[in-house]
Amino acid sequence: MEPEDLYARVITDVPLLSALDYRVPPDMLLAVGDIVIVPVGNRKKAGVVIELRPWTEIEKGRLKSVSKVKLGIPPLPAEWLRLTKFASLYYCRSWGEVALPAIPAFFRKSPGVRYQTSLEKVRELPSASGKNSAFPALQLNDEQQDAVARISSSKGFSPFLLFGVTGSGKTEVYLRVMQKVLAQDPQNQVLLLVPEINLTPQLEERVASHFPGEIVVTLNSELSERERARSWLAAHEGRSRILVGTRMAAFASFRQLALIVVDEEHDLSYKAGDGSRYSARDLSVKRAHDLQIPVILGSASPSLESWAAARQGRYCLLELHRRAVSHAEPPELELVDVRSRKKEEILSSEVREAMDETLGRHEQALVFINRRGFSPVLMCPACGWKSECPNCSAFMVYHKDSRSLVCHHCGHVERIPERCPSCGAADILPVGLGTQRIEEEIGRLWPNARILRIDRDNFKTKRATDAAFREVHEGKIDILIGTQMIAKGHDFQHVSLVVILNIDSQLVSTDIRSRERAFATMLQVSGRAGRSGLKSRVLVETSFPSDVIFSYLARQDYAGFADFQLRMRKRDGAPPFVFQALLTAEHRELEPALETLLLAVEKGLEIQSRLPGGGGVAIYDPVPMTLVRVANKNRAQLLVEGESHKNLLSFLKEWLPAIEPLPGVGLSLEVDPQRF
DNA sequence: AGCACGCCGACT
DNA sequence: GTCGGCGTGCTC
Repeated sequence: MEPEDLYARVITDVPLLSALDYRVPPDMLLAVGDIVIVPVGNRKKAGVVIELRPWTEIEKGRLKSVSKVKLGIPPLPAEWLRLTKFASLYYCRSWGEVALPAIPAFFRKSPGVRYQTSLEKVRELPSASGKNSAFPALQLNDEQQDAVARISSSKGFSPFLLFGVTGSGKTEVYLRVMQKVLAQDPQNQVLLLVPEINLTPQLEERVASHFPGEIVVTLNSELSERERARSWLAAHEGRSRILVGTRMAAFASFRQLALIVVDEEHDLSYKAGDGSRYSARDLSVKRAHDLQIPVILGSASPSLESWAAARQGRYCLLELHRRAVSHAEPPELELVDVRSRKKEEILSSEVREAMDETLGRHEQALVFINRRGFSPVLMCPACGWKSECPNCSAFMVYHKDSRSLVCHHCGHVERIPERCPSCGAADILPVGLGTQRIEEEIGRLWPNARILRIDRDNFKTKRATDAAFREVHEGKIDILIGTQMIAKGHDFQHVSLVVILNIDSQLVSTDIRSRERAFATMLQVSGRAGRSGLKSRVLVETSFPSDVIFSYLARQDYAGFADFQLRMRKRDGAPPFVFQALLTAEHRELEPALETLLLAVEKGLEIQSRLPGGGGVAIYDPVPMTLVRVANKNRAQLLVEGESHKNLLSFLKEWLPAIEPLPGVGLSLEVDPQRF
């Protein structure tokens, strides 16, 4: 072997494979962290150099050479490599599968002749706005000041759970801490993570105007490829000191990251999406630990994972009890028992009266119902036919405005049948309530009110949604009806009545987290009212008015509720007291999927029998998923639990490669599943 | 994931 | 006789 010979270990987004070795051409200057183009099979792929060494275990005949290196940009820092490697180990994915999608497509393309010129374009940035804040600097109350002081005086890794009721001014705390961190060192950078971008439309603008001297860049899925490359590079090169982004930004590269803020840390969108399901929140904590910097997790309804960490003293709990606008009163909760409601009534009389009263005072009302469409199912009263989806084990939802039946799981659309497809009867009836039906009923009851419905069917883009919300803020709307989309981010100044419909299904679910989410949702939705000192009411229609969840809700007592739920989780041996992984198998038929999981259990037991104490893991029975068939795939699941994360991971490491799926069965593993 | 190689049904 | 179905297997 020639002493000058150099080999590069390169990760690519090919699953299963770890790093591949390549010859480094003698005239090529390479560094660890460089983005390269390498031949894989008979095509070229982008990769990242993770190691350079003078030897290889691969026989020379099979070795190929690195084709190209992305010139003109600094290599990815070691810290970024550690973060992506950690994520790959934790979530049981290949390193490259985690790392490469985190690099914007622009930097993964093979550099052509125009590369240098387009790179210069990508480097162009709008200069700092220089404009003075549109939001006048607010006077912080003592709680806020204390929080800012505690965080900014922390040293090294310091995780903070900023627990503040809606309207208590968490954002102001973030901004002040960011300000201090940025002032400490001209190189310092800050990462601010937000849930889905359309849910926090005001934050981005607020950050930009709070830091008129800074170049604030954003990373989210709505940006064009060019914009994404621009923001990413600006943070990577340290030219921008503030990055505001969604979960994808958790893997952004920084020159000197000095603070991470995770707003609405409980939000499920931090762990969601496509193939590689990682928790942007958990990874942020890990990253802060690695970098020895502070991390702020902010929420009015923290995840029980973070809450437990705070209670155990692993996170420092900072509470903001008071609403920042001092005259803002917490709303009054009223439960409407719908068990005795007449069948033909769509809205209860209590809700109708409250609405009359609100409209009479020329104040706004908000109606929350977390279900799109007109009715969740269409039914034939004569023969019992229901609008089942041909591809899924679910009902198609009746959408009246498009005169169609839509499956919310696979997207299948059908026209409304004129008569019952089964018995030919003429009258098919909608059963249950959706946003459209509520809109129709409200339009019928208050024909003169200005009504706006906001859900995903109505408003598909951020731009249109923002415009719609502006109408509400400007007081051009009397009654706002909507789903999740209206629950977050907006402080409606003139809303004095909030109506919550159809929450019961979430209260009786077998998934414990469903109740917790229901509580957080109700708290969040109630928080939309009473922002400007109007005396406000929250009405919840339910069949379970004596459920303990409502007594916590009435007191707006999230802490009490969380402590209670945590005790339940401890009693039940549920997370965060155990660590879970969920193996899902899918196939056209259910049997091969279940059979594959049964075989997997056998393998698992075999592995366990060789380990002391069974390796500290428990393997549960494979079960068909509640929604067993989606898009003509039948799904089954298998839960594995570990006493510690270490136990779980070392078991998975041995178990996963041993599993042999039956022909045609697709397998996927999710670590720390949040939904079942 | 792609993209090849590899063995069995309906077509110019 | 072939064109092509997608079942398994490899990628330095």
